[in-house]
Amino acid sequence: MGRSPCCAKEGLNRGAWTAQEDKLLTDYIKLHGEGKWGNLPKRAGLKRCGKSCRLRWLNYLRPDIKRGNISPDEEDLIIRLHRLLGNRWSLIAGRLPGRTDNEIKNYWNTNLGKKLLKEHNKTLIQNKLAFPSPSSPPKMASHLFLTKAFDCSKVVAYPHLQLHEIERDTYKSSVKTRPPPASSVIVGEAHVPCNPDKEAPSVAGGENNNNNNDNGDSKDFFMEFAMGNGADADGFTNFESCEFNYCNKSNGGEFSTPSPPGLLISEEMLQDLTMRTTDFFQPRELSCLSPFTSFLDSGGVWPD
DNA sequence: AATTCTTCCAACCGCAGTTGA
DNA sequence: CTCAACTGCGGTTGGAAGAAT
Repeated sequence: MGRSPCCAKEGLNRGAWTAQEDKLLTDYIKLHGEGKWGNLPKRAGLKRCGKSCRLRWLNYLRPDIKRGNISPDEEDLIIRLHRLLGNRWSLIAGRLPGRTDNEIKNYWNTNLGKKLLKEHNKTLIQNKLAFPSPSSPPKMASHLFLTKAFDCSKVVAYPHLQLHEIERDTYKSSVKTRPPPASSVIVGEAHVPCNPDKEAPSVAGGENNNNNNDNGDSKDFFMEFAMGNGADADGFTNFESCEFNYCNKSNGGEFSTPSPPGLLISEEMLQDLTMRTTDFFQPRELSCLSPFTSFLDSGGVWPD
């Protein structure tokens, strides 16, 4: 295969599992339970590496695995969860009882990805027909959506349909300047390009004393999402307790005190995030986010 | 019928986080 | 504190099966 085998030990079986191997593994786990994958093969009498055993069990042999085609309801849920979570297959699988992350990943790559791409292209063509020769792209409201994330979700601001993913290293270095509150956990981040022609946002707790714009993004700011300790592992249930802070790169990455204060994600937004089926969240409908979106739409000036 | 191409998915790999000695 | 082993995850691969030529 052109790769070094995951288990370099000689004499280990690789490739498709036989019925005999499946039985050995199933019988062993029924007796002793899951876990301790490292020495399970030896104790179970299998010539496999532990990783292979774990994968076989979790993706195929587990008794609670649901067989058969993905139903339309499941497909719809996968699409919506993927919009929220990105390629966090294990999290998505966690919301689909009996389905494995591998199965959902495969289904996405072989079916949904292509399907959605097709629909997206169709929409583009339709838009082009509706607006044949725009002199300039229409200014659009800012949009928020969630993709891959730390623990819960990575949040990317999406003004003017341009995706600007934050560079993790940059973000981390900025976070170092101000550790998160002890009672909170950073669960997301955003990178928002401001309109360079307008004044940079006025950040509470610091001045915008640097208007140099070597690469055109010095007015960007980062947004920190802090979540209370009671957050679920998947980060959904307590979304309403999210708190937004932000910092300004031109201010050396210092985080401000929350401004506007108390910007929270409401239960309605949580509902919206989990139910929405359109491409983007419409922030105008998210009253709790209107200060932030107004800020984006104004090009970097917080409303009074 | 034979060959080639495409699709699908089980299995593998490498990486990162966690744990424990 | 260090380091190795373990665990879990997402990306990728390769071969079987089906479709097309």
